[in-house]
Amino acid sequence: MQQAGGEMGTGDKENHSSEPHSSVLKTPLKQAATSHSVLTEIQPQCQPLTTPPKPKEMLPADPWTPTSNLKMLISAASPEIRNREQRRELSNNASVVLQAKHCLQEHLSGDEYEKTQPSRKEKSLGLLCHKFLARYPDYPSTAENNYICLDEVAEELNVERRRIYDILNVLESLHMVSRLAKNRYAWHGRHNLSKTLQALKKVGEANKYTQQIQMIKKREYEHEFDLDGERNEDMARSFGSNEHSEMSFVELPGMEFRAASVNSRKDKSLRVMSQKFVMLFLVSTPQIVSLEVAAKILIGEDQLEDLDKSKFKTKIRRLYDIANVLSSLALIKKVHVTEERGRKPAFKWTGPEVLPSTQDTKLETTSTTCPPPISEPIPSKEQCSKNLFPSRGKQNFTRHPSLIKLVKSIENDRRKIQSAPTSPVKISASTQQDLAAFPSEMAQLPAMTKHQLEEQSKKAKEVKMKLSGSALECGLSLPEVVPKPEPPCTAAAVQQPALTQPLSTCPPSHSSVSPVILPHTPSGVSYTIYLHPSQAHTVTTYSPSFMLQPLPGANVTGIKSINSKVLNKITTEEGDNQVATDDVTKTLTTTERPTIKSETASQQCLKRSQALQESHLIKRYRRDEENLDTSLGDSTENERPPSNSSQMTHEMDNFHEKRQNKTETLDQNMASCYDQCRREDIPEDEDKIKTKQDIPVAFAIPAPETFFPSGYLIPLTQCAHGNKAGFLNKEKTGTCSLQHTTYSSPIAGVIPVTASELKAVNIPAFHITPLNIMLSPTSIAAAPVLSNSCLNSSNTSSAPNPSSSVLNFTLQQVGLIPAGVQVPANPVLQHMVVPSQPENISHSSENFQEGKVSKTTLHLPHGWVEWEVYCGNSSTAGNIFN
DNA sequence: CCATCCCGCCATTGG
DNA sequence: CCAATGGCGGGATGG
Repeated sequence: MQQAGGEMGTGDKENHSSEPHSSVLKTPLKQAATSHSVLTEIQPQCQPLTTPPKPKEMLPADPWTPTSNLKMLISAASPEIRNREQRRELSNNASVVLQAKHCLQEHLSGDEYEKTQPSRKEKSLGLLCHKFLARYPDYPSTAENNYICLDEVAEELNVERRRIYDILNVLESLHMVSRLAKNRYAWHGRHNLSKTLQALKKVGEANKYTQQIQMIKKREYEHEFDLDGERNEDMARSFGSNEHSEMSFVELPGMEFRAASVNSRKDKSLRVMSQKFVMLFLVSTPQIVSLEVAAKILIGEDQLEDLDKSKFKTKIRRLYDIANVLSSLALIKKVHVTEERGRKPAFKWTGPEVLPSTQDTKLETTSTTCPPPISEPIPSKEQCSKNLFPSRGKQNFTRHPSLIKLVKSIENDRRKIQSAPTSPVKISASTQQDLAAFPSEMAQLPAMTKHQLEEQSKKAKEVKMKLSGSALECGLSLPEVVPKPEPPCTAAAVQQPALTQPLSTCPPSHSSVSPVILPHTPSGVSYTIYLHPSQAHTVTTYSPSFMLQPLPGANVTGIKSINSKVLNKITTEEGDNQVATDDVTKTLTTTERPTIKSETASQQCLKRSQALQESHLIKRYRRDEENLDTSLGDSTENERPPSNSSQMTHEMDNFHEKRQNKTETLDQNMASCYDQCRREDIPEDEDKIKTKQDIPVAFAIPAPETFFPSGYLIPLTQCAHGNKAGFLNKEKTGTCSLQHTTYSSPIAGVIPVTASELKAVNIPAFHITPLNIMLSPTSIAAAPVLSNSCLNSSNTSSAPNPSSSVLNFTLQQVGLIPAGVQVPANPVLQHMVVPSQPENISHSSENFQEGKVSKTTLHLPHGWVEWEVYCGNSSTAGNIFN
């Protein structure tokens, strides 16, 4: 697949018309429409009135297949072309187009034989969606005409309009498009995505989806019997707002209804269903949602569950439709969860991490039902801006005093920045320019490309996890570092009450994260950490046993030993073993590269380093590493919601996006803030304080052994954030400093980390303490062993693990383990380094609960490290260590 | 057989 | 009233 895209360019859709082939008509050509299609995109409007030609009488054999590929390519390319040429005139395009045509024709002739009959797959919604997305840039500039003319699209893509509606409906649910009028939609791309997701998450939390999911699962387990009264209790769920049932469509402030029409419709399914579906991902911890559960929740929401079979079936069907679109957007990917009963289809969120919803954010969830704020006579741009930078005015949270300064500076920056209008639709010219400025063309890369990349990266692998689950809770938190500007990281968990449940939520105190500081790592790596149960003990005061396992492809299945109840085992199978293997291989390869090409790596390092320095951050980090730690974490916590530490990052991103120019200034500010934070660190929250107390000294000092590293580091399979994230990062990075060539690694968003790089950065050690986890090379080394043993003992079916050699290699490469150390074979899957937010080191932690998986992300100046920790218990572990 | 999900009938809406 | 939308579920398809 890869395609040609780049070169060919192409353009447009026009081909259709040109394509001759008798035999192949592409389809119904509807009448003439094609002729001017080329410019279509350019033209702001589509023919308004027209009715679509629907007659679809296609030739019986419509061979659009041969062409289809080409078309796709072309379509994919078109956006890119646009970017390149950006303002170029049409003339150029025309030429390009022509070329493209030629290419196509050639292909056709050549390939004629090829393949494809219209097999069902080729008509799949997912594919169609890709084609559709390929036509528009992810981040359209205002300048472009981002109008979508339904008729044209349908025609060009050769599909019935009905299908287009399916796509548009889900895109609409994400606010990636909005309906303007009859046959017209406006394309917003991903500009609103983060806001939308935030809003959805919020609503999802409000709906207590988390709890609902748990109930459903619980029930399942207890299957047969069932009706416990509990359910009712739980069900009690939302009071307040949504209760009546459904909240309907969630809107964003900036984009309410453009065309009166849109709103009116009481949307029934797709749109709303899509939003709800997304919410489920956003609120659930492993971010994996099975179709079954989703369907039940979506159905049951209103009505008590009547397990209507047909209804259920229909729901599932719809969910597949939605899932296909979401998959095309790279927001989710299909996986399977294996439970005792067998494996069930499920989807895993691979989209951007949800920012913690900022409270202030004014996203409003407008529900049809309860139209609270209908005041929305369309927010002015200003409002939008506010929304974007909610914190601006006053903050609701309590901030740690030390942070105040930071905040101020940040706010100042924001103000400066604010001038740029946020509203998606209208971006001020200035903004645009800025954007243009960046190196990033990336922003506008054609969706296709991204997807492709993603897929590649996806090949990566799968994860298996088993969770053991008893109700124990472990409070484990990772250290956080907070660098910059906003201390968004809140203590994990602290904030959302909604989620809390009797059972497992970790007590805040536990949850609180201890701040650990990480110096900067050049690149981020995702790892999964397996903790040995025994160690876990050590680690967690509370939980007796806790095991962390990552599961990726490795077949960690074995963990049964872990105690008790395995509530479920989730297997992600993207590819299956093979894939896993491949992944490993890839990983290895990737890893190797650096080694091999030391030069390159070095260079990269340098670049990165330079970049950092430029930002000034680096210096600070290094110097103070030690200190850091502590304080930062705290500060971080204050502000935002628990779930992500990433918030900060995100904000930063926004920042950057908004104003790249000022980067330097910003950085400086940040840096200063950062310093302050460090110095001041005094914990404010009680919880936090407690935490600290509990955990004495520990973090500040890097004493590896002390803290037991029972962990096992495993690279995560795939970064949660799909390639898109990568791209974003790129953009950002580019903006801030230099563009890192590195990023262009073959696999989107994945960068191998080399030991040298790490060293250069001075990677801090991580230790795991009851409250925080820090990793140190030393500890890590030890850890693997442990986990391994653990696995073995328990091991079940586990397939052959990726070779230990691979693992060792990988870890060593990364510098996580000393050369001499051997890590037993086990699950290592892949390690990915995702380039990311240039600056901060923010880190988020989440609570660990037994039987649950928590993801922790540590944001470093040039990337982030992500772990997934699974708690379970096991017995074996003890001896291993040492 | 079964997980997916294409296809398109036909009810609703909007204009 | 007619076209645009979009719910919905039969039944095809690939594994």
